[in-house]
Amino acid sequence: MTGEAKNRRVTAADVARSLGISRATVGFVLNNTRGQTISEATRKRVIAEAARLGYRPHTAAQALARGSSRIVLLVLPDWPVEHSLGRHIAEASRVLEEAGYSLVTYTLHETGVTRPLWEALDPDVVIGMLPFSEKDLASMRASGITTIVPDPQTEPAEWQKGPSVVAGPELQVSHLAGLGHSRIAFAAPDDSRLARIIDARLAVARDTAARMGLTGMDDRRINVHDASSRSAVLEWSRDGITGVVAYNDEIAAAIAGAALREGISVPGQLAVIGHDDTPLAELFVPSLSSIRLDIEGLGRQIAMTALNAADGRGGAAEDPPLVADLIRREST
Amino acid sequence: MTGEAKNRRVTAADVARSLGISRATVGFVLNNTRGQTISEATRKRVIAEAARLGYRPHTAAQALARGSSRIVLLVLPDWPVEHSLGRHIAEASRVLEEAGYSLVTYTLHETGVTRPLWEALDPDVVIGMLPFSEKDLASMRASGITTIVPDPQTEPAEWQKGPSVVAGPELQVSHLAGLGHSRIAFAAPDDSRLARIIDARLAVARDTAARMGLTGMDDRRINVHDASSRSAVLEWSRDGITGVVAYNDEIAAAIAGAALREGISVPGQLAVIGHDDTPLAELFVPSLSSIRLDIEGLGRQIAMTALNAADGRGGAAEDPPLVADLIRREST
DNA sequence: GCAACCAGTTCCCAAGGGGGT
DNA sequence: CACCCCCTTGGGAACTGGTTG
Repeated sequence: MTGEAKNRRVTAADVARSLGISRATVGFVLNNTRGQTISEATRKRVIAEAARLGYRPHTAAQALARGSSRIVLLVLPDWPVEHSLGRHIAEASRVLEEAGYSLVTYTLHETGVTRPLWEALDPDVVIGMLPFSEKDLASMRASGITTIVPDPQTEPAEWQKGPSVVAGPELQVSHLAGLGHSRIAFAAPDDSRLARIIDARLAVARDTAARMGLTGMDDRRINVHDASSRSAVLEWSRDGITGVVAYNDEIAAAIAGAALREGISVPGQLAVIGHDDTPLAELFVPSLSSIRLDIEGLGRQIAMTALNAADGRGGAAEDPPLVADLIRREST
Repeated sequence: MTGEAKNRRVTAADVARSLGISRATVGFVLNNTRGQTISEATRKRVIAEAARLGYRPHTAAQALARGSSRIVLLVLPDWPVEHSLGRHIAEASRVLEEAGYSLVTYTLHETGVTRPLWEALDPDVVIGMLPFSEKDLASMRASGITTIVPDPQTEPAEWQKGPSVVAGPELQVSHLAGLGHSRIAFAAPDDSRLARIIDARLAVARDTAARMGLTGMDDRRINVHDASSRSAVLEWSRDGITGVVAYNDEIAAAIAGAALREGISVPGQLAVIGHDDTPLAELFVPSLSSIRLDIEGLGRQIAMTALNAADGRGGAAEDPPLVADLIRREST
């Protein structure tokens, strides 16, 4: 038994040999190389033969030769991401793929004991939902990654004006104000990793409240595992606060639950609104009003931003009006 | 201005040139190549110079030359994964990294409009939490991926006996039975993607119930968006069922919520236990008893399995006793 | 340490056919 | 009618950065 099948992978050279043409030509056809014209007949033969042999380009070889991996790395924050971020990522994948890129997602863990994925993947673009830390930026640069979004060059305060930050708090506050609540409090998780985004949202909430003629807004950090929500509702009750804007549904549930346990009715004595529209909001009793973001739109936007950063395609990065919807339920 | 800095990445050749030695030697040192002895002095110089120049191996080039990407692709199911799967993945990353592999996670979307990531990444191993569909297997084979876990060769029924499937339902049923509930029902989501795992868990629950001398177990599919939980609790109440084992915390919350809205007390008239110990379980009022799996352990196990599949390392794939804990709260 | 290799990509050039002068 | 030029088509070979006999 000498002629053992090596079962090697099919290469472009195999396709070329089988057709009696050159590797280069195979490459030209399969890549639609601009500046090279190939007769329609040859083109057809190449495509057919490649399919027949089951040819798959070797991605590592491609990456080496062209000097780019065609990978976009989406870095997700370590903290509980907005629910249904999944769809949003699916949509981003779809758009990127049409442009020849692959989207890989990666959750950055605070502990940082593992080597970040950008070192192992050599992505063309690293894109995050929040500005990166100096440490991460240094690590990326050391790995030769030049395209980073959000761009560390620009003012890091920029993203704070993005609709994904702004739209929610605006809706939350104006909803409560519209219902007649004149004394409103803001509640967020007691998590330092979230500090920046909490501050940004709080600022928007304050701003909106001021525009609607409300007075100062109490601001609390809640730990869902201890008694902080209990003391918060007791003090609010004492101080005449009747509406609470929560950073997310989890905090909203903690507040509403603490109120119920203290005999404060929801929404009668205290109205609560969450953010993200997670299953928790729908299932809690009473069900929680919340904010639902247009995640498909967000996904498309991420993809466009990445394409733009990678090669200037993707059109003008026009911020499409990100739609956030108020989902009204029993808690307000 | 002729000597413009090209700002090219630092290659092993640069390190070699700068030291007046050959590229090969640099490779030997940096890879600790066995069967090649390098003097300690040279070794030190190479390492120092590589660090000084900021040398990073080009992963695509490595992958091409050695014929393997050192990437393990963990495919996550499309359905809501157990909460805090994150930790579990972090632990798996850590273990794999020590062995020189990178872990990339990937959520496989049902719609399947996007090209699966294994085609773009050429991972050495693809590992899933559930057996793969024939279609996915075919696509992997076409991409040249030979190492797949769970091994499609073996009986696909195998994983159903794994502790991650078995431990939860056992604890749930025995807990309720231990509290004196003699008529128990099982509630799961109405989601066809989950059918296999639901059936597996249900079988375990039935088995456990029988062993504890309980009679038949009603089995329901719940859609959290409609009235199915309402009709379920009404019928259970009528039929004298006093305990419910839920597939996850979300279903448990839907059941408990429906009961409350119908004036059925929890746990007084109906006890409910969830699974996964998500924030929902802690925050719901009344708080929900649940099952917490040892996710770090699960992560380590995944990593070991992958290493074993990749190169036979990782030790015997001894199933470490996966610990599942009962978290008792107000709902039981 | 030299040199062959991994599997593509791409620059540059050669051959050949067609049309214009 | 002969000649020349240009454009289309496709090939040769260097190159990407490491690994290994």
